Amino acid sequence: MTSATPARPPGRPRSGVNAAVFAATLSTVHELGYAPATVDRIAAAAGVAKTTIYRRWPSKGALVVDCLLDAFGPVPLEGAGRAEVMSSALRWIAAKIGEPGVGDAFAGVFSDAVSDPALREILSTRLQDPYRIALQEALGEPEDRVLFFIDVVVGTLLHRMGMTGEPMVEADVAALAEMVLSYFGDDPGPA
Amino acid sequence: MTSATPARPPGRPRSGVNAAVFAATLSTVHELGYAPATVDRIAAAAGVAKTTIYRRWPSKGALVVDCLLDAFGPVPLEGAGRAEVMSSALRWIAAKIGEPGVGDAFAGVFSDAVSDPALREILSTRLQDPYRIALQEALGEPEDRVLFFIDVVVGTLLHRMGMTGEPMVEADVAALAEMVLSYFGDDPGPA
DNA sequence: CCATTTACGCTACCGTCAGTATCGATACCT
DNA sequence: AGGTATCGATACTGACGGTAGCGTAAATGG
Repeated sequence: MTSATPARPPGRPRSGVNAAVFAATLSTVHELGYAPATVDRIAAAAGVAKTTIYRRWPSKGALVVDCLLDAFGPVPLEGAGRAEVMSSALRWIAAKIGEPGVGDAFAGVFSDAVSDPALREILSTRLQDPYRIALQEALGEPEDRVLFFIDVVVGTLLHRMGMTGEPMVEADVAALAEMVLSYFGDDPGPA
Repeated sequence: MTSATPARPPGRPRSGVNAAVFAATLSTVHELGYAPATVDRIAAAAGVAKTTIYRRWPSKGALVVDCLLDAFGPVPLEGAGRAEVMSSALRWIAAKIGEPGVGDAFAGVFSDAVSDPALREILSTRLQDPYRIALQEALGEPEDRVLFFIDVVVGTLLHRMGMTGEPMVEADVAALAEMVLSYFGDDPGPA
């Protein structure tokens, strides 16, 4: 088997600009917000033609969601009991959202998803699947209850960031996690 | 003193279409979301020329925020202790956001405020003042802590509505209020 | 070397929407 | 009547998301 690379398709291969486009998207949305981060600006920041972006992503929303998924990465689901899994996942999500570029970009995209049905569709199909449903299965809770508590954390973080324009302070994140976990029933356990 | 009416200014008086414009704005934003609710559509639904809207409000964002303030009304701050004031205010806000047209429109506007700095400015100056600061003074808590708990309720409600497209079920609203109040320290007290 | 295939940059373009300008008509006052 | 300010209608500008077409660059196989 010499086909380690699965039979490269003919024609000119794509240049490796995906990383540059992602970086430009993240920083632009981070600095300007979702709406003012126009595709022209992102393309210029990435040193890429606008048409190239639309050849790889069908819309601005799809580009930004892909960029966030790339920056966010998979949520680790570790721990013995429900409370432990919940605790580590919540704290991981909170920490990730608190990172300089990621959180602000996330806030802008979540925001636009509320008023834009098309982007809402992209988000619910591409974001709910990997994270929310994985959490739901790992926790073994009824769907509504799990989604509700995840929303408490994510929604509060993003809303607060949107209103103040800055990430929440660490004390508030810790208080929020503690509040949710105490209501969740079990104690977080060690480590 | 015959000047009960304070010396009406000369010229043709404004027609009383503000109520019709507010109603059209609320229903249009409720049905379509913030972005698809164009000013042309709102004007058509209100039976008013688009130029008339721009003579009374400087921007679409100002119109929608004014419309929401009108629909939302002042938050009642009643009760003896901090916990009682907090409890009644939280439940009142949650109930108001749960109303059919108001909550969905609020979600759309809050959402856009995250990505649109101009609308964020309108919201933070016109919405924070009457509600958040009033609550803060009534509660006598440090600003960050009060704002944080309000954000827990409002942010979670709006985020959940944005992700699912529907208002939260009553059980979740009650659980959220209970969770916040239990963390807040005091017990809510009777009534 | 050459033909083929695909990706890229560039420019021009379309549709939509926020917001502005203008003009004639209308409603109130003195 | 004359003055003043609002209203509706139409037309317009500018920005943005997204598309089309063209010439060119990079890879393949013969």
